[in-house]
Amino acid sequence: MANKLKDRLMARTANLAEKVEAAAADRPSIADQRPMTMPGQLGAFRLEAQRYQRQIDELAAELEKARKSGAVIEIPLDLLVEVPGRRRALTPEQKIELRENLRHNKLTHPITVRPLPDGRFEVISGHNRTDQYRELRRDKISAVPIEMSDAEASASAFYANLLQSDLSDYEKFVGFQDLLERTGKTQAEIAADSGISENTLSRLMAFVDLPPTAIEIIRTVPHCIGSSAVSQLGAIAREGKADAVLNAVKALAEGRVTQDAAVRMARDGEVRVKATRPTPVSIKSGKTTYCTVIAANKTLRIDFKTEEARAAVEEAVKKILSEFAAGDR
DNA sequence: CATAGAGTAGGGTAAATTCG
DNA sequence: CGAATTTACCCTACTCTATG
Repeated sequence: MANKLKDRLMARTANLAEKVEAAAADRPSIADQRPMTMPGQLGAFRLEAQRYQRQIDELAAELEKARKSGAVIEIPLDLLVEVPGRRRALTPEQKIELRENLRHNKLTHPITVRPLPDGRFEVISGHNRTDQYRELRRDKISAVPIEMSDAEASASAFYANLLQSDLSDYEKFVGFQDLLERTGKTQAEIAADSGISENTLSRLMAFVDLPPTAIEIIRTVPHCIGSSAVSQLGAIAREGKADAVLNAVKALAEGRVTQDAAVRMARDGEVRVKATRPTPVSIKSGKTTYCTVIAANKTLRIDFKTEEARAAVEEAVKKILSEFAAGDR
């Protein structure tokens, strides 16, 4: 489920590291051929000095280039700046898991940062990794610097969260709505950018059709409803049955009904509480149970006490069934 | 532990509908 | 009208429970 989306998003960014490395490999090598020795030490020194100076300049340029975008660099934690509201919430267990992982292993996925004019770096993705590095009292962290605008930065941050976490559909909706407003792109374009399908995004956007009070409720229990039910409830709300939708959302938030039932409730006014499991009926032989019969939809099941009992009636049952099948009964 | 069926949610395809 | 969006219909994956 959620995690097909995750897989697709992963697939889209999977080879980022390779791309970065390939770009780095294309750069001209810094190593220059050692110049021939010249007669006279002075001349030789001068040449050496020039060569070193050139190397230093090239390294500085390289660093600058890396700072702007591409290669992984080590950044002191003091130079990292965080933007509020971008952090993906982790459970305490997840935090511990992450910390223990980072304590014993190298950082396999460098964080992503954006160079700021003042020489510091804004964290795009990797707030939690950065936190754990602080906890572990490390002073530097591997990071990929990428040049981007403010809008691009929040879009990237959102996409990073989208693919990493178990965001509820409501939270996804909020992120996508923000993106749509800020970029002015169509749903189709945003869908293509993020790797989700157009209809999935459409279903997600149906949150706007729910009554505001229903949204308030969902905000407190975001996982109670998925995009499928939202799109249907949204349609019902647009028909003017806002009250029915609100009641359905309340019932959902309290866990009284399934999403399916909530939709039926809003649409038909049908109030059926969760799944009625079929109840087995015992067929008694005196005081002991001879067999139990359980019926559900297209299934009729008979459980006997012994295999012998089953064998005894099997042929008779088959015979009756054949008669039904032939339309004789 | 393995298996089976019911119930549920998610989401894909393509047709229908709405928008500009 | 064509593009964008929504919906109907459907399949699949997963959970839960009962049972062998």
